[in-house]
Amino acid sequence: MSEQLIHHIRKNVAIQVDDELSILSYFRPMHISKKENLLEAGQLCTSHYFVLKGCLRLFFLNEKGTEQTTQFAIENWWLTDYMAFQHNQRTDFTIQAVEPTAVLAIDFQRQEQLLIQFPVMERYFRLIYQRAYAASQLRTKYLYDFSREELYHHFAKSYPEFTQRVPQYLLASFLGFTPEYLSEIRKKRS
Amino acid sequence: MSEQLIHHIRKNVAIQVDDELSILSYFRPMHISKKENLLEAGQLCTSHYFVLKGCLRLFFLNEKGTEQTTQFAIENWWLTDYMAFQHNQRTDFTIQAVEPTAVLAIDFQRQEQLLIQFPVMERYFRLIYQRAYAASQLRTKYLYDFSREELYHHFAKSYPEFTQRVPQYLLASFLGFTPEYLSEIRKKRS
DNA sequence: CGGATCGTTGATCAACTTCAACGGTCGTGG
DNA sequence: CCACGACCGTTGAAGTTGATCAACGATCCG
Repeated sequence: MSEQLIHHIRKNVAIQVDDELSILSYFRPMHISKKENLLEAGQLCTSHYFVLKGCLRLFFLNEKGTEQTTQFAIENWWLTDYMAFQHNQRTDFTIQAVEPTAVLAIDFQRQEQLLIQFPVMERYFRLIYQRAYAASQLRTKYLYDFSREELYHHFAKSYPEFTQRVPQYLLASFLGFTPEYLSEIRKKRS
Repeated sequence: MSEQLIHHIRKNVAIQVDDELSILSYFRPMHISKKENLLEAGQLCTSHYFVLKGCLRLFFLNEKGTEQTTQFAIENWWLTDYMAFQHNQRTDFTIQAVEPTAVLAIDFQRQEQLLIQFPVMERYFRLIYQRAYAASQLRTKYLYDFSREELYHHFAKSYPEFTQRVPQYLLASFLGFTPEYLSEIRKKRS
């Protein structure tokens, strides 16, 4: 299953066949079951995760004590708390599996070594971060532009399969409103 | 003034003194006055900007026709509409100077050439994007965690000098509420 | 000096939350 | 394999947060 990461790297940069195993050796394969946590609030955020199969979510506890999901990651997405990861700090976030999930994990120091041994991986991660930042910039625009109701319809139209894939209360949280309000929105258009 | 970019690059990666001028030759220095636009909605987004001095803002027109600011960039920050920049598309955003501003501009193709001629710049931009993405992830958390009023107090406390530097109606727009509401918030605590 | 721009104030209104209660369904243990 | 409990989605009433609109004062700049 790990050839999936190699495939993803190859879609972005040219690597030597001889280097494939060496690159993969930097990563730890992990399997976690539904509702299991990869990272918990209060811990040091040491790892960066690549999703091979399944779905992760990133959430924190807001002041009311409810879980606020801010990101999902499905197949071929990278995820971590980047601020904590870069600075080797404790995180406020929890990373939890929404489904049974397989990931490749790499620690910060190992990632640094990987980048030194294979400078082409600098380009790979440059592209990954550039795209992630662009997506984030666009998402911020949506958050400012759309009402919560419009946000839901826009999301459901853009990612119909994903909208079915996750429970409604997680989707509501991700879109920034309550499950009750999502119910109301859905009632209107059916 | 362009040595400022070299200084910024050096803070992140090691470059040869001999390469400095060659690197700088990829960039176009530009000076724009207050309220002048570097990029306008509807245009192709061809350039990436590094702020040497002054302040830029990124905004779009929402459905009500009001300017919605989503980002500022001050000294030593990079800015563009990254989605449009990467895909050579038209942008929905306008980039405008909040103050008289000096920038270095680089076009997409030139940036690609720069990265090929100086692979160490892959690492530089990887770090830039990684940090920008981390900041964006944190900002998203704040947007979900804080009420508009808390958002203002948190921002004013974190960036007191910047809060003074820009007009209130731009700050209100950036924080996602109306100038009238900002007035009300300020009244409460004075 | 004069006009445009910016910040303020107060009244009314809309979007969304909160809380409590109910019904369906899913999965787990007996 | 069935029954029970926990979890999830829905409904409706009442409450908040922040928007809208209009009007006024202050300030800045030409």
